[in-house]
Amino acid sequence: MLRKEELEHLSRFSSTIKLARKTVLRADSLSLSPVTAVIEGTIGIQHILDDGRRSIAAFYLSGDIIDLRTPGTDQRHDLVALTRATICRLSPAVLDDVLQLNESARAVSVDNLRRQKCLALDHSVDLTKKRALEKVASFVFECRDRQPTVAAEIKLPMQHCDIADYLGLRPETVSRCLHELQDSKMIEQPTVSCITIKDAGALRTLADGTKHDGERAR
Amino acid sequence: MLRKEELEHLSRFSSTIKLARKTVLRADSLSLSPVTAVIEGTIGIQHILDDGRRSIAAFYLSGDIIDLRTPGTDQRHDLVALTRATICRLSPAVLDDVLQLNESARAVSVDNLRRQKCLALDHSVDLTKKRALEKVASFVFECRDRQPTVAAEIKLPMQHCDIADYLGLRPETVSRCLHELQDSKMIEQPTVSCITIKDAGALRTLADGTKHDGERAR
DNA sequence: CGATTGTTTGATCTCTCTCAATGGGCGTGG
DNA sequence: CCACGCCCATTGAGAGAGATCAAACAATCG
Repeated sequence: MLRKEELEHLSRFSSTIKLARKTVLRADSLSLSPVTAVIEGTIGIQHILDDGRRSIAAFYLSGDIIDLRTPGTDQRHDLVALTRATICRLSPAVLDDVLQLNESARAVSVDNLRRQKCLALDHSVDLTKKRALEKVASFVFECRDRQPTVAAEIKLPMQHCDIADYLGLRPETVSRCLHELQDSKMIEQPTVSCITIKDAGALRTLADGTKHDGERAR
Repeated sequence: MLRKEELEHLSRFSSTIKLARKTVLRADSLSLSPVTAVIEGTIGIQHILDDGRRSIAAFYLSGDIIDLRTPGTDQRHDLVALTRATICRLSPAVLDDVLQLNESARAVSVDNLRRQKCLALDHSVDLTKKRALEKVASFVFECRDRQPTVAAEIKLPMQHCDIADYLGLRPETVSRCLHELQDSKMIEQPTVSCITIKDAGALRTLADGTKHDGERAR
């Protein structure tokens, strides 16, 4: 996680690209330049199964560094723009030089890796044992905690069909769950891409996987 | 990923512990000593939801280094022994000193983080969009590729109930899927904890998510 | 060798997917 | 700036994969 000035500095040694939504950078083209900084927008790591099913394994926001170097194995994931996005392809060699010299930048870089690994593990927990409604509740918190500013309004960083592919659900289910959260007064949804948390306690409890039979006529 | 000699060297500055299966090292106790080397056996990262559902987000085998430092957030995951295991709690300070001096060890350490992040992403793909049978097929390959020696016999590094918590399934489903793979001649299962791949091509195709309606009386 | 833990099998239930059709919002081009 | 068209969100009805529950069986450990 670098600050904007640092990103801009690095970008001098690299190529900054604007991407339209749904633009895909395929895995094979990434092996040459596996390090990408997100300047603006949302970038997803996607994987297409042989029969077309799409999975979004992770997403990255403004300021994140995506390091796709995979020691020992082939890169199997694509990058995809989930919104209009601006990215910066970094030369791994140049980056490594910078990190070699700058100890604090190196620490930041390693922390960045640790943080992303931690996010991936948290996400795995959401995926393994949570029900659809719990997944969506958890996703709302992830968006809140990862958006740059602390605000009551949460701007969803991607569309419902992308959320579905990220949570292992279908777009219809995501829509139904968001409406259910709204019906039970936990959130409000002024527009499709904007959410306000109304009852953070109840939403947290739900996201953390507490049984709440009590609420369902039992 | 360090070699056994290196592990043993590091262990002089640390405490080596033998764990019985199901021993849990709770998240709060890990914040002081968040770096653990697996000497022998299988260690899982587990998370228990408020109502008792258990998720295993990742597992680590002999030689793996588990770095649970989570910059910025609290550690929320426990470690659990999925088999009888021997681990080595490393002092993060000592480890960082070693890495500060030894550039190649540092590279190994960063590669280790990248590799684990990559494994976590792959696992997310398995969890989001694959059906139970595909998940189990994929798991068989993961076990094959991660076990220390290349052998026809794959020793499952954990029990069915742990596999279930890792794949987001139930033990009954894992059992049924393994039998289905056996019925369709893709694997053989001499004992509960041992598997032989009989038709790697078909198993790979299945794991990668190709529709195979053709095989099902269509 | 007995008790506990884990695996297997079968029957039923339920949550989510699937399919299809409608409606709305956003971006594009005029 | 407005209108059109396309993509996305929504809604409903139905089907299916996996969960759940229960009970028998096997394996492991002390």
